[in-house]
Amino acid sequence: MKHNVEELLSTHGVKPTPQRMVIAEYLLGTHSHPTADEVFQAVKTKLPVSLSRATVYNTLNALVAAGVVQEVTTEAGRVRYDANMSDHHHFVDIETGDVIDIPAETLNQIKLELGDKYKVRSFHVTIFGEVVGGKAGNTSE
Amino acid sequence: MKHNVEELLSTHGVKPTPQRMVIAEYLLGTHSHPTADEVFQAVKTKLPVSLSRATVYNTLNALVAAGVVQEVTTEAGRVRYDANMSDHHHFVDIETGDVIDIPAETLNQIKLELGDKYKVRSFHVTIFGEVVGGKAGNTSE
DNA sequence: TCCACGTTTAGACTTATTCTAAATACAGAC
DNA sequence: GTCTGTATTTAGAATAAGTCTAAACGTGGA
Repeated sequence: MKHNVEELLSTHGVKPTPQRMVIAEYLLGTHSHPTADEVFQAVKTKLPVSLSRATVYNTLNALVAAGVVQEVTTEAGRVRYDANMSDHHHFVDIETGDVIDIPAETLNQIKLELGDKYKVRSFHVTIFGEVVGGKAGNTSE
Repeated sequence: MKHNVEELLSTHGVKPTPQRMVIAEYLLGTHSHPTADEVFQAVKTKLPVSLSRATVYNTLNALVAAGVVQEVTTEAGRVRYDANMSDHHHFVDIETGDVIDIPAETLNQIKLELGDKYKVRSFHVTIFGEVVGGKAGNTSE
């Protein structure tokens, strides 16, 4: 089914301009976890006017801030975008670099043993939160 | 105890030059998960000669390749370095940005419920491996 | 229609990192 | 001890990703 991108943007408080629509539409229609530049390359021909990289970055940041898409980092220093906002994790194919979504319940069920389909070489958990009762950890010096 | 940095580098196949020694020494002596620039700022005065940023980057890349330290990414686009090579995960304090090491067994014991000390806002698991039986996933288009 | 304001654009700028070419250091051969 | 080849380091140029800026544009409401 075709996503109603216009409504999606509106309900998240992002005014649906043509530029924002084609960018959001592209992200919603792919599972490839593209970088900002890949988004730019993919959508620049889909508008009657020329598209500025600044608009792509502005839009991606706006979509992240609005909770329409999220940033994903799988290689040090590269930012990717993912319109799948369901509770999920990521599997990185170490041969191809492909990033595959893993639903949270899959991971819960099998307790980080991904079973037949994926051969887990390593995994890493990043947790975001607050330290209760202030600095008791081993952070900086 | 003072780390024997020279031996550590040698046994990992990295020739222990003065520049590499002070960089490795700094990383081994901190829990602050510094960026490349923070490493540069911290060690540049500790040598009788001037230190080039290129040397810092070369050394960090060499140390990562040799398995002496690892790269950590907690904010999109920022690369940090961690000389703790034991099996561990990371906790990011969302107020301060501090990155705190969490031993793997801690995480296993409490099954991602970090209990009293850390209030978990969100966490994310990134898994690296191979897809068994080739491309059956939902990666690109 | 006109205005105000938000958006987009091109390009300059910044920051992080890599590349390059020359200078340096050092281990081994003599 | 000197020579020589190779690896390392250096400063600065080059590149890449992302942000900023100022001007132009578009659109909804008076």
